[in-house]
Amino acid sequence: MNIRIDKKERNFQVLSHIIDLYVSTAIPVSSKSVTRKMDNTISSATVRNIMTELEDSGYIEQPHTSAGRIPTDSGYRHYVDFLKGRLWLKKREIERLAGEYTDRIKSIKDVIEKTSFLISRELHYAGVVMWPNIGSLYLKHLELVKIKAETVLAVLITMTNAVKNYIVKMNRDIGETELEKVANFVNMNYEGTGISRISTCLKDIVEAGADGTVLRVAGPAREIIDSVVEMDIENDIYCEGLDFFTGEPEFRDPDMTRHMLQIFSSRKEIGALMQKELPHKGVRVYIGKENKFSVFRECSIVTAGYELYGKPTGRIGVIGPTRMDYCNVLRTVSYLSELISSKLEELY
Amino acid sequence: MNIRIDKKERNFQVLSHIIDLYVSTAIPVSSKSVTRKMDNTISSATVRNIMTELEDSGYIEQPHTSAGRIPTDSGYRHYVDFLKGRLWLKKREIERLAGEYTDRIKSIKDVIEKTSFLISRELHYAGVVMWPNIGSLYLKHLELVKIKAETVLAVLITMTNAVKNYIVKMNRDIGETELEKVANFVNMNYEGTGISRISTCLKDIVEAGADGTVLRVAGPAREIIDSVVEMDIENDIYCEGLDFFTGEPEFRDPDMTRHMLQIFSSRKEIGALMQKELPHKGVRVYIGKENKFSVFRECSIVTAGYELYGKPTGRIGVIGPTRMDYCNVLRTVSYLSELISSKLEELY
DNA sequence: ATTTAGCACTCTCCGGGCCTGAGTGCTAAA
DNA sequence: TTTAGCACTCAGGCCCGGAGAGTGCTAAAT
Repeated sequence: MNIRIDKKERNFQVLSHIIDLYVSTAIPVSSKSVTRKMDNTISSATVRNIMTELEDSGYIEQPHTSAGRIPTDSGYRHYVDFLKGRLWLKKREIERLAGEYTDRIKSIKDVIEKTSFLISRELHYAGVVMWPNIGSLYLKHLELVKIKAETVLAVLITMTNAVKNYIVKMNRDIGETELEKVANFVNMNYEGTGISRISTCLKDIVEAGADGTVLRVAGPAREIIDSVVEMDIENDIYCEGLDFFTGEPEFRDPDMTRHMLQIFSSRKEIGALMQKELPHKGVRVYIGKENKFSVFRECSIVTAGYELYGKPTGRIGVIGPTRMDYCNVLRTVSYLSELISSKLEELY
Repeated sequence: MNIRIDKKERNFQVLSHIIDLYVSTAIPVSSKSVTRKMDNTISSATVRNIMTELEDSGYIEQPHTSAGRIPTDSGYRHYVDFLKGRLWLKKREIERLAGEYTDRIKSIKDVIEKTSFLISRELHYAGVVMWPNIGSLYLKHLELVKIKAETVLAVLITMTNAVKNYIVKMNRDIGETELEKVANFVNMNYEGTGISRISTCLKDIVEAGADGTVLRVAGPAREIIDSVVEMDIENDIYCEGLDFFTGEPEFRDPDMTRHMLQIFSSRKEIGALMQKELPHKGVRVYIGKENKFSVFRECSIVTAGYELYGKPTGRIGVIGPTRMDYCNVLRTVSYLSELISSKLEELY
């Protein structure tokens, strides 16, 4: 008699194998191929029995009678939930990935681009990276330039040397010398402070009704900083790797392809999704119909947050078909998100 | 007897009809459908005779015996060359397109984005727009900020209110006060001057060996301006409208699709092409194999230059399948390029 | 010299029928 | 509880044959 294994455990094992096989071949998985994968420690008939159980539980389904089984969304979900606990990367992998960043990564932009590139290269799906939220960045220097009446160009340099500029419409005309005072005021008092922090500080000052001279600079300063934060919610999203799709069998289906292209051109939805996820720390997975946005109903999204000074500031992610190598994706995305955090920290 | 028409002219007429029909249906064109299109003023047999002539000339071909004819690259070329002379848009169309720009188009960026959007919406192909070359823009204001030793942030505001920033590595460390002098020097002397012009002026000054005080500011100024011009050759390219492709029948073919995606992700090639075309004024068309870059061998590119202050500064264009509605595309692109010129002029 | 009608020929595009192979479900035995 | 065996199902490949669309050619008409 064989060593006794928990029935649940073995059922799950079979499910994993089905998913593995289906992910790599895109062909419905037969009972026989599972037994082969298990080194014939179990007969195909037994696998078939297990399969009917898995089917009853809704984890797998048959595209048609007398075909193999394919995982359902909830099958993947089951698998992913199990996986989430035990994610680790081989040391060599870690070193390899970390090594990719050494070269000439000097700015946030470089990190973003590199990461997006790595995601798509390593995983062969579309890589998506969200810029750090301006609010959670720390100010190094503010420069104000008058462009024309009531219009000011604000150039922010963050501690991470990212340069961002915004054209701000003021509600009154401000002279150049006054503008300089405003910039000086901010630079003197708030160098190294988080930008959303600056916003609340200025609010306090203005509302506390400080004396005239301070108010004359704090008022416009607040106006500018708040506009900047406001404008930045058009969260820059960086996408790459659409062409990798071409390899996948899903690509044979024109409808699917069309779908994927639509997804890619709807950055707004991607941005919104990422934004909503921002507070959640770890890796998060949306599989097929779990997605609220209907565009994503036919694909899966894996995202992970990265941090700066210990605060969640952005996310990276992967968009691909539901038939996705979750194991690899979860591992890589999870690791890259940590890596990006440390690289950003390092840059400062 | 019919009114006698020049034989050449009528052959061309048939070619046009073949192209028209093929463009709209993507089905090989039969002799009968041509007669129908000509209101039966000519019999199908005659058309067939003409067709063999056209085939001998290499303008059309048969995908297989006993199928209709489809235009070849050189067939399209012939047609396009003829078309080029007589491009005009209906007044109503012109007004409609011009009207699209009225709203809140305030910056170059807005114009670029709007145009790209219009191209893809009007023509249902991918729209591509190249940013104005920094060299051909006119300086309104230069701001210099020291970031760290030997590293300066240069913010350029152009007469068109475009803001561009560049991080410039200097070959020696320059103090903040000195930097301010440099910026002042440039702003005093060159406000309203073309940036490439500034570059040559500074070169003259430095090489003429001016006296010490001038040289101390002109030297770094030159270094900065030149770096900026240098950096800008990564010509920003704006693309939009990939998803419109999904409608086209070419999309059924996975190979074709893959191809199109590759094209889209190879912005570098698109940029290079546009850059090379920059000096040429009017509309230019590349059809299929005429394209040097092998990626584009299966599609057509139509570009037209736009101007600023009478000088060619950028290009707009369309990328689509060789089976493209050239008549419409040429008209629209040509008109939009004029429109973009005048809008930019207006903005200043 | 052109144009047209007529006819034979070619080739693609279905749809149906047949067969094969893979895979399952069920049952009875181990 | 597992397994072997067997009957059943169904997609996919293949061949065939007819229909339809289109051409090329030739001979007659203009």
